[in-house]
Amino acid sequence: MDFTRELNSSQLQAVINTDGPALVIAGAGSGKTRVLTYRVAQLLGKGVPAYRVLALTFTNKAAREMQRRVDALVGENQAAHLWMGTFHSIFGRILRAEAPAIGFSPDFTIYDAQDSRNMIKEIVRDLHLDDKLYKPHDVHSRISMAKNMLVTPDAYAASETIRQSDKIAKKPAIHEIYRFYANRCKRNNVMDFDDLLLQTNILFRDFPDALEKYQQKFEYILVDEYQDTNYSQYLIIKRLAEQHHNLCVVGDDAQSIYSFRGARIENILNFKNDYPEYSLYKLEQNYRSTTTIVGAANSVIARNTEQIPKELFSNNEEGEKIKIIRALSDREESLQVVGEIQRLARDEQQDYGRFAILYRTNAQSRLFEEILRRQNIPYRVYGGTSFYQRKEVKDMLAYLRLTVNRDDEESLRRVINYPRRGIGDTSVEHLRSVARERDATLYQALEQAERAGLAPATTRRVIAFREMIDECAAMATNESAYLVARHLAAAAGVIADLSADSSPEGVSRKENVEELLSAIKEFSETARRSGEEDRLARYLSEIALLTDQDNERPDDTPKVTLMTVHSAKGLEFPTVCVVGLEESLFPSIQSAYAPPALEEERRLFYVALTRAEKRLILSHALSRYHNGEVTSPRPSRFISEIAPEFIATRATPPRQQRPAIHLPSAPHLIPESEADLSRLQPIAPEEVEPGQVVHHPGFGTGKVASVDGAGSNRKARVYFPRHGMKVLLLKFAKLSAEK
DNA sequence: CTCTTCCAGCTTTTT
DNA sequence: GCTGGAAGAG
Repeated sequence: MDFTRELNSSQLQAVINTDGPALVIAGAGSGKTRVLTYRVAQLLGKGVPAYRVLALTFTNKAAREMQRRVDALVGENQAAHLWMGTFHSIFGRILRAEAPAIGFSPDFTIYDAQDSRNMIKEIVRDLHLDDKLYKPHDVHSRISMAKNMLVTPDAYAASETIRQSDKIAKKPAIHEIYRFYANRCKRNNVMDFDDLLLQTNILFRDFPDALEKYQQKFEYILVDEYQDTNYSQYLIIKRLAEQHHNLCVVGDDAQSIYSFRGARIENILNFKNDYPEYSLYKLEQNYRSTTTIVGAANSVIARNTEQIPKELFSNNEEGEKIKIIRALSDREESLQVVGEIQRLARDEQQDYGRFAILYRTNAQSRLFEEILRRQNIPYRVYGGTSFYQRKEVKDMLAYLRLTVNRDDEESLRRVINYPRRGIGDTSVEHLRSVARERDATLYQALEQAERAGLAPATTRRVIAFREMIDECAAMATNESAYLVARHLAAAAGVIADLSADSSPEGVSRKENVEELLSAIKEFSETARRSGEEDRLARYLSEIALLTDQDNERPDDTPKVTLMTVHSAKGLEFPTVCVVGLEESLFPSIQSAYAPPALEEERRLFYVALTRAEKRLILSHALSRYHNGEVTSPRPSRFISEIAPEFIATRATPPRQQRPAIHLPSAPHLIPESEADLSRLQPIAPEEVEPGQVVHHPGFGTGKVASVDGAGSNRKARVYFPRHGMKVLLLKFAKLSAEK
């Protein structure tokens, strides 16, 4: 194969030097996927068997794209046996093969975040803990962080540091919840997303034979988006690569945007420590964007302190300067941005598929959708509530999961009384206590329903339900996924229940279930045709790790793309509009006062800018509805961080004609609009004094009324125009003031 | 046990 | 502004 034509010199080096550890720093748009796919092709070309190559990505989409491109290079037959997929799918697959070793059965169910939270909620109730304090979301993210740091429940309980920090957060019982959660998962034969990585680590730690098997097997390992790996993923890779040391990681520290879910930028920064003999390849030529866009992105990212030195450059044309739209309101902003897209599409005869609107939060899509719909412009929104998260789809899936794994308690509880069949909370609680007494799962209690002491009518209903599930379970071992699903939808009364509702929402719910059924049908048929397993268990294990974006249907109408900046990573569009560039939105309020978090927001902004090929439009609004309240945000500091030579018309900072916001008449108060956030500096507790104008990340600008207490007990009473008088413990309140 | 209404919390990002 | 869950009535 002749690569020299298709690759520049650094790309070529990264492709042909296949042996030993390699770190590829791939700037935005520098042909990262090209290097990865050619490297895989090179390996196969050298005669390495496909099944000895492991290639890991973060999204299914990236994995599929890579598979497609390798197929095109070397042919499908050769590429078919590559181990190519997301971390979660690959290690999920290995765990199913090795499940008995670590105390699971191969048909374990995978819980998504919502399932996990439901279970946590129940545990909090069971333990008689305060549910206001132990919010499922918070507890789950705490447990998730622990798992990603490989802290087991025992280690969690034993760690003085962790217990201390939980105590300070006034949540000293998290270790208990974690223990119950882990035990219940095991008993119910369930793993959550983090378990797929944690349990793999446990497998490799406790079963050296298993580790060695996979170490031997995977002669070459490639990892995409290495800057996004968490500790758990890092350790799996490190262990697997120990034998052959043929590990190639590709990433860009400047695009690390997932620290909130445990990604550790250090993994890429410290690669050289783990593999001192490594070779480094830097891909610095950007093929995607104009020099204006690359220059603007460089000027922004240069403000970050923690990074691997590199300079992205482009030999493309200079292109247009960046346009900045300042709108009076959020509604006005969407009108102007959409108007601009419409004008460009018309004047330059471009189709709508060449435009993307990127925002920080999903909630921002709504206004744009409204305007686009009104203007009859085709668009597609990515993200938000996915198909698989819809209630009716989750209900149906819960039935299917229960059929495959009857110990899955979350699924059982979800459907035991849906559609209504007269088995209410009281009966379920009763059955749960029976289960607990006998140290059994809930379904095992159902199997003893005759002796559970329920009312005769309820007992009959429980038995009928149980027999229906058992019948489907028997079916599921012999029949195709589709046959079981179809039967279940009818037998359980789901179809009848949905058909009874003729409201538009009801109709759409029924359509969603029909759509799910036809997807299962397609799965069964495709599987049968290609001689693969067409059973329900396999179907469920495949879709557990799918998201909406993996279900894309090809569609010939070109559409404007609406998505968050996070989900745009890896994509590119001729024209990109980055909207809602306002302080407290982008950068988000939570990050504004924490330098590392702010750097991550800046990287996110960098990702947004580098999605654009030809043209960038940035916008912000001077007033915005946020959770039903009007706010007057200031333009994002990120706008002013772009070197001015790349900007077409720099808007002057709005001062006078900013719309007046109904401030209560508090004397001597600086209106929110005049506090210059970029000039704010944190103030120490002892420096706060009465009369001072201060800024609080949540309450905004306020005036100190009085101060009392000393040391860590020092408190201030501060009047905030929008929130009233607040008493703040200065040790915790992140107050700042203008320099 | 079921249905309706009301309220709180949410909004950072996802495998 | 919306959603999911709690609470209260029948």
